[in-house]
Amino acid sequence: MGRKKRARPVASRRAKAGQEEDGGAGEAGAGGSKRERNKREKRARILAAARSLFAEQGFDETTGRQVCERAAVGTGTLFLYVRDKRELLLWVFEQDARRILSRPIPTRGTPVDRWLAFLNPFLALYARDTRLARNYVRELLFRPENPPELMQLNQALRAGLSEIAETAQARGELRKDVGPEEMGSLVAGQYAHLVQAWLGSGRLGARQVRARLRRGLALLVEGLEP
Amino acid sequence: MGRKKRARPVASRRAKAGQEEDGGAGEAGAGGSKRERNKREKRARILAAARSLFAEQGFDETTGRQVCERAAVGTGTLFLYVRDKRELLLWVFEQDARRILSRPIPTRGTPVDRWLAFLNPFLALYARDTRLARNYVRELLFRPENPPELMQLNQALRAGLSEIAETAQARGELRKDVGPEEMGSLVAGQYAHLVQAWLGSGRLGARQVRARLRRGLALLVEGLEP
DNA sequence: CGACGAAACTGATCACGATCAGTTTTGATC
DNA sequence: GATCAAAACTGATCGTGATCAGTTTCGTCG
Repeated sequence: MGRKKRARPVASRRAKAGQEEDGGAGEAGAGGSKRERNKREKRARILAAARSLFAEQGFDETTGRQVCERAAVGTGTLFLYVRDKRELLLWVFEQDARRILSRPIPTRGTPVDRWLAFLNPFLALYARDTRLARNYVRELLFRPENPPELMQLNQALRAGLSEIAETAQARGELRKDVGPEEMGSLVAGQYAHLVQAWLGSGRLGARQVRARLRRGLALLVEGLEP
Repeated sequence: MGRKKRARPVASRRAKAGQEEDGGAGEAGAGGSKRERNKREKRARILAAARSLFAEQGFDETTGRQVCERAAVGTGTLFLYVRDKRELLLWVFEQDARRILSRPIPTRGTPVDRWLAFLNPFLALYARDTRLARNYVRELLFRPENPPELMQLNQALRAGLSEIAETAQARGELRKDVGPEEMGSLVAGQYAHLVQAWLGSGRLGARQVRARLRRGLALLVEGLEP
């Protein structure tokens, strides 16, 4: 029962309310001290090693020791940077997800069009390696103990969907007596469900997911009443 | 890459189209040969041992060896009955899920009422031990390689939701130009999404899930258009 | 610069899930 | 009953993820 929180390399003293230094892919932060630089480099090496190995062999087939070897760090070091192996996968995908979320929110077409345009890059990302994406989505959705930066990805996705709903309400395209967050939540529900049917149980293909998502959102807007 | 399918104890020669022998909780099947009886008993012991240990200690904290000891079987035997430890948890919940699914489908009230009445027992089951339920839902939803009996649970749930939709269409409560399966799928989407928000990320409580489910389904029926 | 404390790092080590060669049980055949 | 093959079982063993006591690196202060 007694938790033993091991002290990990400090998560960057500054970075209070502001950006996380980056925004692109390249982990380009230019923090000062040698310690911080070393840590960033090591972290970057670990993530790069993990990314390539996961792509080459898959997640389950890649051992932590392999990652450490390719990243040129000791076997114990890995777990100073991630709580466990699964978190490593989450960090790898997090880089991609952030890049997607930094794009501008679509403004053209019907609300359904915009929701789809917003969600499409994620579907494309998952399609690149569905096996890996399955592990990612599973861990992302079912781990309360994930670091906040990771949980925030979900939140950001929902925020984007809500924002689209809000704009649509302002334009008179959607009813105004329902909160945009609630609408966003309904959309997120359909999206998550279809992604799960695709990646999780392999019941659907990527093509079907897109089609069903469009159809489902259209029905959501129209309603099921006669 | 090369899979090595180990031959597990045969899954019961007869039992073709019919019942799975049971229906209640007690694994009461009266199959003939001593072999079959032994296997059933052993399987029942393993499941009972796992169930009690999971309840006492949680899933991660329970070791396979503990289960074997309490079930009075050798450590290797466990994996003749389940592919891995996670599957063990799935089988434990499967017993409960089957019992729930064997109930009659609700027929009273609005379609939303009926969908809720149908889904409520599952929410109650999850509420009994949310930590365990999280593991269960996660594995159930994100493992294509699960045995068919387990994957079928999902399907049965969706079938129930569809049946409710179909009845409602016949009564003129829902539009008839949308397939009942599609409606069921939309409902399942909302349900799954809320369960995930509850068990997965701990974002919601059980109470909120019920409320939001009702609200979400109502909106689904009404539509989001002005 | 030298010395010191703290942070970061390391690989030996542990516990666990899973496997497998070897053993026991079962039921069919004579 | 005796004999045999197939099915089921077993615990020793293996590879893995994760941990920890011991070591190195870094920044600071006299």
